[in-house]
Amino acid sequence: MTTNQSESHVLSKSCQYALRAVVYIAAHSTTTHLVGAQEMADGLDIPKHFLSKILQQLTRNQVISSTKGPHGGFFLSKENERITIDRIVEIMDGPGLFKACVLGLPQCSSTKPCPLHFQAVEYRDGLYNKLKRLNIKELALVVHQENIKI
Amino acid sequence: MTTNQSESHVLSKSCQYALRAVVYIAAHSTTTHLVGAQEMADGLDIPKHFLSKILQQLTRNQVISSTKGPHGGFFLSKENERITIDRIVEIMDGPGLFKACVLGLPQCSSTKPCPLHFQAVEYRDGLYNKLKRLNIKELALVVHQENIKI
DNA sequence: TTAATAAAGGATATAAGGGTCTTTTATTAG
DNA sequence: CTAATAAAAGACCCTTATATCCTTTATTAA
Repeated sequence: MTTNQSESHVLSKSCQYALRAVVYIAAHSTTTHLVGAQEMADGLDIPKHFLSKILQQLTRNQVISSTKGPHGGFFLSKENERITIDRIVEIMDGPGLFKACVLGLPQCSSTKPCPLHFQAVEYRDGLYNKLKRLNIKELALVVHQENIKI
Repeated sequence: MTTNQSESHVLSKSCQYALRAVVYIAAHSTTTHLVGAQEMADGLDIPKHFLSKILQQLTRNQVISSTKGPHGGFFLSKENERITIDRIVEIMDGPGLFKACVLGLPQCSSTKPCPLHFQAVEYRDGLYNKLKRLNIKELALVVHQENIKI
């Protein structure tokens, strides 16, 4: 078989990194120790400079918090912890992912469905609704309780 | 909000084009009229040369059939019509799409799940199973009966 | 056999995502 | 105040997906 090897994906790499980073911060930051970009890059095996860009973006969008200087780093405020996962996906991959047609048809909708519309919508909305109801704190808690590797 | 505007997707553009093209061929080719690349490019509003590449790939993989020369073009053999949609996705986007972890973690599985594993799997496997059971002929029939725009 | 047609194939160009490097700004300890 | 630290910011590069162009091969009609 001849393939493209294009390896399509649901979430971009930036988004995958962002989600893992947020969970990492939740798991490793304490009042006495903020998590640094270097530490995170090592712990998650993500290129440091690329991760930094993503962390900047999350900070600008107030998904995570940061302080500069010695002993500086990233942490989660109470407000941050209540941010839901779909928001992170939206920031990293845009608002279209859970709304756009699988076949890329702009006019596709439930009244004018594309050939795969209902198949796709059923499962897409299912995932989306779960991400909308799951916030960072809850996600981090699950990861901790189930001892899940990130 | 500052976003990437990366507009992530489930299926690559090549794959979206491929699926639409296959349905187009099913709908428009007859024993007396084969569908040409130009006609398809116009009808589907896809760049002709890019579409040609995709059609070549589908032909090589025996998803569609073609003949050269005057009155040549693309059509579906009986064997082609029985090809299932997941096969087209596999050819265009590789075999990883419906198997890889949402967060890109290689070690993620049901026994060692990532934070989003079960949420994602439900979505992904559901769609995948439908695509595995839906062949080209059936898809084209639905499109025709429901008068769906492609 | 020749001209016309249309797919196949190869090479190349463009845009976006992914990744790296350097400089600037803010903070803290001494 | 100064030196050290670490995030913020901007410029840049590489790879891949997307898109285009040009040549070759196969087929048909005249």
